[in-house]
Amino acid sequence: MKDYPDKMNVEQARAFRDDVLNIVAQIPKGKVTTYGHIATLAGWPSHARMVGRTLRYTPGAVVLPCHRVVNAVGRTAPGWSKQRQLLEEEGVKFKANGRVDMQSHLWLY
DNA sequence: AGTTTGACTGGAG
DNA sequence: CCTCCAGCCAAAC
Repeated sequence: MKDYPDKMNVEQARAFRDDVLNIVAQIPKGKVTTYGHIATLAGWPSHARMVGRTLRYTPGAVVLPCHRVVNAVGRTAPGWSKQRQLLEEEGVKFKANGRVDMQSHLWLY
């Protein structure tokens, strides 16, 4: 009896995607959260990469505050320089090394 | 059907 | 603080 699922079927994949988008929509302005945290909230702790893929390839994710999602160390998404600008516009501070100041902006549901 | 690819993560050096 | 690496897993090749 496994206590946590290890393989997704089609319905679970759809539910996972919907959960991810729903969670991202709830991130408060001026806050950020991580891919891993979203994956955990969705019930699939080891699927941080899939959260990233979902936000990257799902049309419609662009209307969500997906710029408020950064990796575990506060790094912004590669190839998306505008993300930092969008965050700074809503008051998120970056450290000298280019990472988000997680200590003051990390949001955990 | 086997291999490569990441909007990831945590640990090592 | 940085880079490198193994583990990760669905999707794309």
